[in-house]
Amino acid sequence: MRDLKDDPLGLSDHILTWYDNHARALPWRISPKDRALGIQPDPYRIWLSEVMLQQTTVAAVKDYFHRFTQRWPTVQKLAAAEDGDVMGEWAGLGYYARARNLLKCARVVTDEYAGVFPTTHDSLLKLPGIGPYTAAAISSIAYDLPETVLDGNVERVMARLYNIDAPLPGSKPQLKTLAAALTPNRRPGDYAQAVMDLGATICSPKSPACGICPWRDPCLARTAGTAQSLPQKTPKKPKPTRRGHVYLARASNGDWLLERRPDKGLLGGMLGWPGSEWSEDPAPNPPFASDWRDLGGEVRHTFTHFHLILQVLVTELPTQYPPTERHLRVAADDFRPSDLPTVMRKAFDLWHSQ
DNA sequence: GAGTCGTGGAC
DNA sequence: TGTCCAAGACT
Repeated sequence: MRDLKDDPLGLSDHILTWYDNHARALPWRISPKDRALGIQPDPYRIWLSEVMLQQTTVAAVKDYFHRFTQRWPTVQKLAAAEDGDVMGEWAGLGYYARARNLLKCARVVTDEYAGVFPTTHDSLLKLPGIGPYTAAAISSIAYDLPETVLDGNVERVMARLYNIDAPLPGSKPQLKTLAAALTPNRRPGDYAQAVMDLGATICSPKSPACGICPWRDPCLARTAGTAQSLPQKTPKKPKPTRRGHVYLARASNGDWLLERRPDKGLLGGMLGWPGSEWSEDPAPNPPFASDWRDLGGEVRHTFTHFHLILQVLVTELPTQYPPTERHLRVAADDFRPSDLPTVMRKAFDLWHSQ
């Protein structure tokens, strides 16, 4: 039943009706029509999609989701995968701690929960890589429990609906309270997806389509004419520029010298080229002494909190030469540029274009 | 709580 | 070109 106390205007019913007619078809989604027929989502697919969607667009996730579910159809299959295979499949999607935690979580669910994801917010929150948002998303979307999702979309929608001036992230608790008050006990899973869909399509950051919004009448920001400028955010720090060197050593038979990066820190657990530190003025640090030739061009890449300019140096890899244990000699047939994080793939692309 | 952690598309 | 932003988590 509807919560008349917290939702006197029946906003949740209204947006659910909108969702019934406008829900986007997504690979991991059960349509509202199918849900009404009693079809339940696969919690494994909901969990996988939600982790992939953290700070990532639907468009970027789709192909990865298909490859992962095709290769590992169940959480038990994923739990049994080799670490390197999962990292390689995740390559290019970014935020690689997600992939490491994904595998940890799959193994916990397999070993300690018999392959069945828990249903409650608190139990989900204890799993690796599952924070407040993802716990609420799995609980509501996969199990249809009345938890409140608070992602960037919901924050924006609530800030506008109630015309909240206070800047994020400080205003987050207030927005959470407002969002919780609207969460219905009826169809909470569809409701969660409805609010996020609204934020992703109509109530967009730059130019919201208020004219066709199902909540245009009750929206206080629309009345006040402030929708486009909400939510306010505290200003960000400028990004410094760092420099570095990477070393591409290729043998005459096509073998490459790569390294597995340490699990913690930037690009943790991913393959990469041996290289220098990344700093304002990095010291050269070739993996072995040789006549390293500068490729000439530069690799430019921007991370979350700094810009990077890489100098690419190349030489021939001596026969039977793995300098240290962390280095890997990868045969040409086993080398797939798609296994590399994007910044490392850019360095390869520069070599390839020469 | 502020820093860290990727990438690509939109504007 | 640069900036912002995306279904955030972890430290």
